[in-house]
Amino acid sequence: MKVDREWSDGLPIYRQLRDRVVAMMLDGILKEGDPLPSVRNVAAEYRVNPLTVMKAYESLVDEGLVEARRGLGMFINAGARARLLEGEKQRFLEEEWPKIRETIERLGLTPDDLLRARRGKKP
Amino acid sequence: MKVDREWSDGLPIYRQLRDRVVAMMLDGILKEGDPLPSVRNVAAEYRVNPLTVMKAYESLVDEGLVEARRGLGMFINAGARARLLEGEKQRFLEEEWPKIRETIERLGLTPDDLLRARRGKKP
Amino acid sequence: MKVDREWSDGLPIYRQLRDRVVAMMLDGILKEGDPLPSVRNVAAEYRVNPLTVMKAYESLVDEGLVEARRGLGMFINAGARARLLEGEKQRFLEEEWPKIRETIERLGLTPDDLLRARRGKKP
Amino acid sequence: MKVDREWSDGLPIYRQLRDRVVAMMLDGILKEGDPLPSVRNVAAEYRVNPLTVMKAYESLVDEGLVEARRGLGMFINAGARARLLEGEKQRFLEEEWPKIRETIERLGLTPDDLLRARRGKKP
DNA sequence: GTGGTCTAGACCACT
DNA sequence: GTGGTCTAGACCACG
Repeated sequence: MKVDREWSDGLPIYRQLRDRVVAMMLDGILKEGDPLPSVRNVAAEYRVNPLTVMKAYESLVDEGLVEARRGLGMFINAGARARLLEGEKQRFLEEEWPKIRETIERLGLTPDDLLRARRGKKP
Repeated sequence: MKVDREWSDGLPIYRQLRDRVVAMMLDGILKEGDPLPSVRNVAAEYRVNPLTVMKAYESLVDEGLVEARRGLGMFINAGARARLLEGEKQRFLEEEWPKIRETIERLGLTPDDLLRARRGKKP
Repeated sequence: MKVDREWSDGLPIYRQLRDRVVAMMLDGILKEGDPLPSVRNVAAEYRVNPLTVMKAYESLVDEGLVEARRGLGMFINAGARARLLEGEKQRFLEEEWPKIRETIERLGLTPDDLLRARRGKKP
Repeated sequence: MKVDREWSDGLPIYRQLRDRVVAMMLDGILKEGDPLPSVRNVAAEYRVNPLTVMKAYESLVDEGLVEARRGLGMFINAGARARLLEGEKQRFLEEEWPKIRETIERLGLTPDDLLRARRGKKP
């Protein structure tokens, strides 16, 4: 499996790494109790400084989604997915979605525009 | 008229200033040929360094939306709104919307959730 | 006769006005003893602030190319063209031409490129 | 190696800095993938404010010639030289050269004058 | 009055 | 160490 090593600018790399792990948790690719891929591996895979990966993992620990077991690695906590889902849902609906709606209106985009964009770039 | 002097963190101030001007252009508050409020005024109004305002205005010049006339001020170019609208539409549909759709799906949000969020935070 | 009212950016308008007068003197359109067009007329013609025109004319006086006769206007001095020609020649050969040569070499432009560019944009 | 720290007046310093980097790219001194000298170093070397250097580097980023990698430095993009060469060639032939030709004719300079000026100021 | 450039110095985030 | 953002204050050229 190929890995997407592209970084979008503006957002720090460690944040993007964190977001990818979260996405994998939400998508069920990483399940509760599973170990996170090792810092070394991720660093090598993504051609990134190990410290950057550590920073990403640490923020997951701070969020209580992940737990470090010394000598073994980092593991996804029980209940992580549910808590994550609830928190992100709320944040999205309250903070992001209103702004997105505003943008859509400002640009005069119709539901049709949005649906068409859904399937590939060239209709 | 009250002014919103709040800055959201993460995005640099000069970027937020630029975005506000763009929004005012899209909303028709600033029309083509109109002068932009002077650098000094904006700086005073928003309690911000003039250089920061300059940076915001410069990016508008770079985008070709605005023109500086020496000793007179900065003016909105003809055709600015149309070009802006087209560019932003495309960028939104190609770059932002796909990510947003992905997030919505990942969080398992229903159209109903999104519609309900539309009307105020506290239902 | 139509007038070219386009200003290239970067160079101040009063400087461009001065340069146009100089060009007309070199081209023999304005001859020694001739009066310069009045500040008012030029200002109206070019849609420019009269002060800006004055500034251009003043610099010509400073260069000794033009003389102001009170109540009559400004007149081109005797010997203006010759002096102008000699000074500009020297300045061009010593200051501008070396840089231009360097640019040409750096870009790898051949004499042929330069000759072809001479006749219209699309060969 | 000595550094030329002289600034020609008229053109802003950040513009001159940008031009020097471009010249080094065209001359092959700076190759694609190479890092640009750090903002701080250049600032110290040329006795200039770091912000001024930043402004120069930013314009290179805007032109797509250079890329900033956070925490690492700024690097010359692949294909930068070719794109640069093509763009500058065209700009020179279309915008600058016609004016230069006009000046040469106006001053009545012969090819001989131009060739002689080529070899040092004092013949 | 306007924009434009520059300085000195600070603080931040990223690697 | 790197780039990136911001401030306070100065000076200039232009209209």
